[in-house]
Amino acid sequence: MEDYLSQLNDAQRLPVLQKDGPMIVIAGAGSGKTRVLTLRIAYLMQQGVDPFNILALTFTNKAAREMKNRIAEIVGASESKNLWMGTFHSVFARLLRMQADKLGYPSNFTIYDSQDSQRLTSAIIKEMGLDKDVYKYKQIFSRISSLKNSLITVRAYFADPDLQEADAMARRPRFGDIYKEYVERCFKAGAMDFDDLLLKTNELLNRFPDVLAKYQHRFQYILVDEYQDTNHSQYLIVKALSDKFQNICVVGDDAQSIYAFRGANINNILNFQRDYDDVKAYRLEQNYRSTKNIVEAANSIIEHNKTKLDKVVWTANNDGPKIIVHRLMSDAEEGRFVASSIWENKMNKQLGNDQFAILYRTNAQSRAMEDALRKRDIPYRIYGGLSFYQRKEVKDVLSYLRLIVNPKDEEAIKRVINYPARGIGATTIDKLIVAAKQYDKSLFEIIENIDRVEANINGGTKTKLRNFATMIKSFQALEETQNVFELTEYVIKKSALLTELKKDGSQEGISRIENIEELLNGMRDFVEGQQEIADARGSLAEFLEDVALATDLDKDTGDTDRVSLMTVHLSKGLEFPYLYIVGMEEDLFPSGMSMNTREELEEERRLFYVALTRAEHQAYLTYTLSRYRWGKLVDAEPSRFITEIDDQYLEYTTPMDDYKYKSAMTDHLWDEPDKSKLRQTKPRSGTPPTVSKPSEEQIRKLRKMRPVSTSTNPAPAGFEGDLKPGTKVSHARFGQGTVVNLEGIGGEKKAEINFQVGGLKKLLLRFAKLEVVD
DNA sequence: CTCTCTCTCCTTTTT
DNA sequence: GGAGAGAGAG
Repeated sequence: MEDYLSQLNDAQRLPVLQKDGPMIVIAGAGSGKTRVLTLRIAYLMQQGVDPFNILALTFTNKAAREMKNRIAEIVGASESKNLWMGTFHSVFARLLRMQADKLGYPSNFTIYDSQDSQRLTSAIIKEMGLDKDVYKYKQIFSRISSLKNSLITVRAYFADPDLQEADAMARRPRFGDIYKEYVERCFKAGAMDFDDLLLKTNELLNRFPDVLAKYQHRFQYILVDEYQDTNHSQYLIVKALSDKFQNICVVGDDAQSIYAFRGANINNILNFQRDYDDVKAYRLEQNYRSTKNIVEAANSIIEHNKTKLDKVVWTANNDGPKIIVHRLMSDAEEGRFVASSIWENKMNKQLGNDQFAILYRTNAQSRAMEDALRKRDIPYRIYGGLSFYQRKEVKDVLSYLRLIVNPKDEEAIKRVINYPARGIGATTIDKLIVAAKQYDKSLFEIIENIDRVEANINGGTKTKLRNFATMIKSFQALEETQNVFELTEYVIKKSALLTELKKDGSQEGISRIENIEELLNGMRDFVEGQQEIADARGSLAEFLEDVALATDLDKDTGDTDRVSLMTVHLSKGLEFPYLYIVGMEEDLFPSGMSMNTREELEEERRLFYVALTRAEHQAYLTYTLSRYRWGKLVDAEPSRFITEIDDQYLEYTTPMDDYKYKSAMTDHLWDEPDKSKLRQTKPRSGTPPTVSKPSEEQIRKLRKMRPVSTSTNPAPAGFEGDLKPGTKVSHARFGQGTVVNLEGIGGEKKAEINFQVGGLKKLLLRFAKLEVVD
């Protein structure tokens, strides 16, 4: 332990060694925050604190796991395994399961993910006969979610005329009724959504003083990581639990608060010192991660924000290379630039793929990057986006499993009752929902008792319903003896799910089956992993809980030598030697939807700060003059954030101030499509097109340009030249096929293509990225 | 009830 | 450019 402490600098050592009392650690990016947290926990244990009495809340499960491993290295695994460490959601889900009966929930309650929640909201709006264009389910659910995060229950909502007035003004007077119905339906389904995990924990601690006392006593030392991202609900939980001993240590960085959109309240960290008596405040300001250029560039960005704590991040590291700013014509070209730059860096400096990351503001931007990396045979891994467990086919399988654990789960039942088709259609389901409401029972209970309830369902359908219930019950019986893997294999066969998927021979169909195989593999790993833990059963319920609260970042795959692709949000806490931040454009980063208020814009700026501070050695910023959004080519201009960085830290490898020419360029592309050839498989290198004569200043900058060759052949705008019936082409998704027919002119030109797998399809040429097969 | 075609929305970020 | 829901025909 002494060894470990000696590795800390003075600023880091103080918070580690302060055993008791409330404390806040303001930790700048890359300042060794995780190290402080880890060593603090280890130190507490060494001072005789029972790990059983320590609660550590982190932002991701992965962070928790890593911290736990590092603590195990210091104090030994047998000591560290009793630590309560995890995300708010997973820790309190666990706590709620133990106390569920107090709140009237079954301990095997389902956790609804946001998709489940939104589907339920949508169904309720429809059942209530409301106009779906006025009551948009996403907006409605998002309002429900933020009410819950502010601890405004249905009752509190109806007690507050102002809230109702606000909804009436927004022409949604029935919002309260939807909220009420939503909450009741979740309860009846034995389900909690993400927000409930926090809301119900608060309810539990408020309503049952003995429970509160128990956990206050248990969690004598509480540590919270990323405190700047906690919402009101989380804040209150922490406050309640720490109230007795006040041994609370929160760590965070106001400059990295990026989750206000989901209810995080930056005031939690700004006002921490008012909430407890005698708060000790510490600052970690020395950055060990990045070069001087990067640290100071990041500082110059955050200077533009008004709302912030005083803090100066500095580093003793080398200056390092300047941040490269590069302009490209289109998103496809941006991808090719990034891919070839990575490739060159790899070659010149003998680096592994894992030294690189590409960050973007929105998931939709990943496609152009993927295409380019694939063409260069650079292995990559995408984090986030539509998570694996949210894919349709995976969720269908999981829904069967959820029904085994909790047959009341309404969203699961609606998903699978007629998939694969077994003659139970929408009309029947509607009748069941009406009956469920009438008898105040769950859907499954109605189905089980279909002969005894009045539901106006005919005999044939009743038989189908009985068969469905019997099938689910037979799965339940099997759960007693089989492990998750065996059970799931059985379920997908018996439910005819696998047969259904095998009917679809298209590429998508095949990849769906592959995904299910991957799910099964994951289950096998889970079962094997559980066998090592003595008291764990490898039960289905545990698996589902893991899945419900897992993020993509948590999934470890064996092959790590890959370029990482992710949104800026997901990158928080990570670091990469070479970093590409793409799509640095107005309306994209900052997002066009976050430019209305100063608060929103400041959050975007913090987001950019987070992005840039991920870089250890070299950062690249790219922007384009036009990109595809919603399938349409739109003009773009460079992000204000680029110009907010002090110029001395930047190196422009393309001229910066001539983007006004973009419209001329793109118009030109549309008027005179390049008829010469289809895009070749391998991008060719060439000189970047010069848009205007560069100024002296620009020439100076261009001279300093690093040898980054870009493949900048303008993307072909049309294909009419070479395509004719009989031409063999290849499509990224549909594979190979033969052109059968052509129709339309100009941008509206379509080709009818007979694909070997998937058959005849009509594609708009300006979208379909076709390649001619020789 | 099922299948297929059309329409809409999507693209801000996620536990 | 695509997914998913909804409408309409069989």
